[in-house]
Amino acid sequence: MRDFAIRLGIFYFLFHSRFLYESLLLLPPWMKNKKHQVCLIHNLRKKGGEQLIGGRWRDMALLELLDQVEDAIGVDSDTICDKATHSFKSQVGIANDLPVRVNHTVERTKSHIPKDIGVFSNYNYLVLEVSEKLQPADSSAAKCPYKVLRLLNEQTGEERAVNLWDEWSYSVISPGDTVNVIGQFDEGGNCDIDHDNNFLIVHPDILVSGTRVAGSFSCPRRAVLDERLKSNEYSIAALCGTLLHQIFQAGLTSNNPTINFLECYTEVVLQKNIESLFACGVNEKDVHKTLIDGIPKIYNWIMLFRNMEEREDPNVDFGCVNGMKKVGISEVIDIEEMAWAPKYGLKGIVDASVRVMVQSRKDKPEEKIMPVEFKTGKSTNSQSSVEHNAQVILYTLLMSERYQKTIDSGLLYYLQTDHTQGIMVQRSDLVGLIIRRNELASDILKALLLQQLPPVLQSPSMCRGCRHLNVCSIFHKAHSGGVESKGLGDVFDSHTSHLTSSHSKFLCHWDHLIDLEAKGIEYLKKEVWRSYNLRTRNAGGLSSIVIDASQGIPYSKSHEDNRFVYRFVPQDSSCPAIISDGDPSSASLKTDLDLTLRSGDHVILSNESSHQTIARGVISDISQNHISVSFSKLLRIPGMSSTAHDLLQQVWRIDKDEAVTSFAIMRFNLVQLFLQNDQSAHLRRMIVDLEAPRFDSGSIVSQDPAISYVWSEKSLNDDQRRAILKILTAKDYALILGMPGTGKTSTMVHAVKALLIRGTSILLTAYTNSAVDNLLIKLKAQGIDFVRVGRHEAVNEEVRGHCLSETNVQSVEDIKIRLEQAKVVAVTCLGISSPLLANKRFDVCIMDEAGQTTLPVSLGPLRFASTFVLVGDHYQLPPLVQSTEARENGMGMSLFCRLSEAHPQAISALQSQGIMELSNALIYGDRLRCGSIEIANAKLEFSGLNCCFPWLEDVLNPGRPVIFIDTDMLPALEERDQKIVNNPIEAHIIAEVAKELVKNGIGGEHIGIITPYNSQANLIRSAVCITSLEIHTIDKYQGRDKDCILVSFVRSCENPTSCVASLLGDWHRINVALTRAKRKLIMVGSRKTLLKVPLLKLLIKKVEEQSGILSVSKKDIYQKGELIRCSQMR
DNA sequence: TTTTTTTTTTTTTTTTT
Repeated sequence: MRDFAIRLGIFYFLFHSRFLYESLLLLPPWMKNKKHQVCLIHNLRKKGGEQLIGGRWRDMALLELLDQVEDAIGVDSDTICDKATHSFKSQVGIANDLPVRVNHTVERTKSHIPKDIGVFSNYNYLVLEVSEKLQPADSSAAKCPYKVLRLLNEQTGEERAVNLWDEWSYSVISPGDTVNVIGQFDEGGNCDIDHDNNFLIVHPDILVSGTRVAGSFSCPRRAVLDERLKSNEYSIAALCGTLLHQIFQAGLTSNNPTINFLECYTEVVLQKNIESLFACGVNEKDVHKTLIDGIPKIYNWIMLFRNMEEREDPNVDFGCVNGMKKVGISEVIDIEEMAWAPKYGLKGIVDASVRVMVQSRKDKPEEKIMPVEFKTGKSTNSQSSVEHNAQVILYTLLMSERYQKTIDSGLLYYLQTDHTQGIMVQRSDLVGLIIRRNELASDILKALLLQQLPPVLQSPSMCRGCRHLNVCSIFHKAHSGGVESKGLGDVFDSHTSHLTSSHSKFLCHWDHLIDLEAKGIEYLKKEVWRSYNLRTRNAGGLSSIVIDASQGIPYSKSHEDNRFVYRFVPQDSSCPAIISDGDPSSASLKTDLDLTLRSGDHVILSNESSHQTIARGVISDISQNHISVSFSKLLRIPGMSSTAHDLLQQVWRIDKDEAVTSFAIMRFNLVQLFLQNDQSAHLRRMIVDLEAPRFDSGSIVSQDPAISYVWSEKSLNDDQRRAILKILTAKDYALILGMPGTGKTSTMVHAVKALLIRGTSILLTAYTNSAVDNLLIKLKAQGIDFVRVGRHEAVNEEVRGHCLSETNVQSVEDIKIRLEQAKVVAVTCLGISSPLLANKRFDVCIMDEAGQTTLPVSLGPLRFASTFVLVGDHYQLPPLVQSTEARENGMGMSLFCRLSEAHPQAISALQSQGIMELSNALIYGDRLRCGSIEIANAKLEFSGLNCCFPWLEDVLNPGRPVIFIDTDMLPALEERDQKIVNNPIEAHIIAEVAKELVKNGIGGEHIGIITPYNSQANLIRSAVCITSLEIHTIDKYQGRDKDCILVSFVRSCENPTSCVASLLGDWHRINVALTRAKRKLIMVGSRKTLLKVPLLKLLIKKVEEQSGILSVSKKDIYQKGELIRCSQMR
């Protein structure tokens, strides 16, 4: 434990000092003076120092623990402190005053499966203390070690003790961990877990998949890498396996499965998977034969086991203990059933869930529910058969939990050998598997918290064929600081000899940052499980909802994508707010609802009373009064008849399904940078070593038609022309600093055109779908051909026609032709892992929004091209990083920013113009020249100004492009309610100005209203009833602009010192706010309060110089009594 | 110090000394 802390401390120290250096570079020009630097360093020191102690989680757990012990026992805190810290230090103490093991093996009845399924509540316990002890010597037996856990039920405050005997005594558990005990406590609050009784689940919140557990026996390190990295492997064998599964499942669920049916279905399956076929480099024909060859066996199996021909049930061997049994499937309950069991910390998808009649020679026939697992692989050696058995056994556990009844057997069918094996669960197997699961869960957590992986297997025979060999070696070298791995020798060297210590440092640093960020999401996920367990309400979820029966049918089928849509409404429909947390009477919560859950979000549906997870789905529509979710299958409650009536009786809850796949992609991108190949080596030199990028000199390129095009294109200004030339001459990369309103998009369009003249292939990318499509719409208008890769629903309608799924691409060959022919391919940064691009390479990658994309995400698309162009503006908001810790350690520094700071000569800037002068002066340090005089003098003109009030006339005056409405005379004070900040009077003023603008002929579509705070945006939205007018937070408005922008700064208080270090304190955000307007910028705020923010002070001074400050008085505002109405809205 | 928010799917398929 302490060792971890020290390691962690070293990490922090290293990166901490590095961060200081980098963050200074990140400062805006105006702030680069010594005073600020000193202050900044001081603050950072303080933060870094605290973190040296160790992982924040551990700290939190320890603090929490202390608090709770105090609450629970209620003695004075000094002694508690001693006790807790003591136990933390001395986990391995041998005490002799502890309970002697009772003769429980004899006293308790033995059972294969815990009888308590669904009966006992699943409380999670916090481990307070772990002590290792020796059982007092028996006369005969050797002393046997065991462990005692002191546990705390966090809900009830009750303390419990668990004794771990036999194989359980080796469990690795530390104070602060969470465990679940499956077993009963005696009156004294004790429970024994041993070879024959009860189970202990360590870190139950980490749901590990059954296959992962089974696969981890041979190499735990591989299992952890599988969990952490997205695989880019496309194997034909695996694909055939998946396709055969689909055929098998179709046959199982069909009422009349004939050979012909299965053969026809093969065609359907192939058609559905052409993208994967393409990625594997095979075509339909190659795979068709393999599939068809399997069909007779599949058909016979179904006939035999479903007893379609009224013959005798087939015999299946259930192992030496249980012998042969006759098995007949009476019902196929489900296929691909998704089962999650937070109780066991397990999850999985069951190939088929069936109801069977089982009969052995001596016993009566018995009806059972069991899983069927289907295997298509060639080799069935002992190792793999152990893994397959393990998988089935874990599925029985998952299904027991799901069906709330004991499920103790399963079927395993091997297609190649046409052999069916019965599996009867033995308790000893379960113990072994659960212990393995516990170890794997600890390994996964350890990797997440400390970037420590299980040791390298070092078995040349196993490792040579492992798909993670390169990554595994690289991590080993990075973590061990270059110590060679004994067992692997040359193999290890060949993968790692090129890595320097600075490479290792970079890899570890970013790996750590990704984990810091992932940890936050992981934590959210935990909350969901916990809320099932503890019946507490989880923030952001919807509870107590029912299926809307008003239309008579519970669901509607969308034929387009073959999904089932269910509409949910609040259980008590008299109450319109269906949000679960907080006070439902508050109107603003209703608007918070559509902020947490939005259309297109993936969600988990669960049953409120049984706390069972039922299905995953996607929100298709959401309003204040209903939510519609689409599912791939009909809803079904396990173990019930599931008629429409049953479903309508249920009370449901919906939680957001926080996916962690993006982190797996980020980690994957990161390691790819360190592979031993030319492409990675080049990127590594540029990105890690920060080598200077090279550019072609003018003499070589004078003949270039692309360059002639740039010179001849009249619509380009000098900056734009320079930027495109920079791109055309880049041999490594170019950086385009696209300041707001400088025609960035059209510059990119011309750059694409110029590159195409040269015959260059281009990968266009950005983090968001909207940025990608934005550019594509412009390209489309220019008649440029391109292919858009990505989820069909996420793509803008205007370019959807360019998705392969939309065109008449019917075969692998079609895909190949289309992708070879398209010179331009567009995809989001994370979408780059699409199978369509598996083998694709490009000459240039152009990435938009690069200043807002985190480094590990940017790396993905860059791998696909030999040179790259990053377009962005690091003076605007940096990438969104949720974890403060990750942000403080440098995750917010985009690749664009990193390269810009290292090589300013690689930047070509598109300059700000006109109204942008303000931010030009403040943020860009007056470095920018003005473009054309026309744009510089752009004004918001009115045909005839007609205002009801003099102050509004001043505001609208076209001669004042920038105006600041000062509310200090009113005053307009902010209102706060915990996390919510808003300002009703400002909202009112904004609404008045907006109405006046519209009244004077400015179209709502030309006006944008922005504010730092969501709740203020909501307030303004209800005050301004003009729908064409866009009202958003500043953050959301980044990348957009309007002729006229209204800004509501919100913050305003009597004692301004207290509210300055807020969202407004970030100069990036201010910059974004100031640069959204093309013709007129109207700001509303408290001069007095905003003066306390250094940058805003400069802003106000600047506006004062231009006499743009307008003070409004009570007389101006309190007309018609409208203000009173406005402030009552809250 | 009280905030900001977009992406990607899930799990699984297989292989061997």
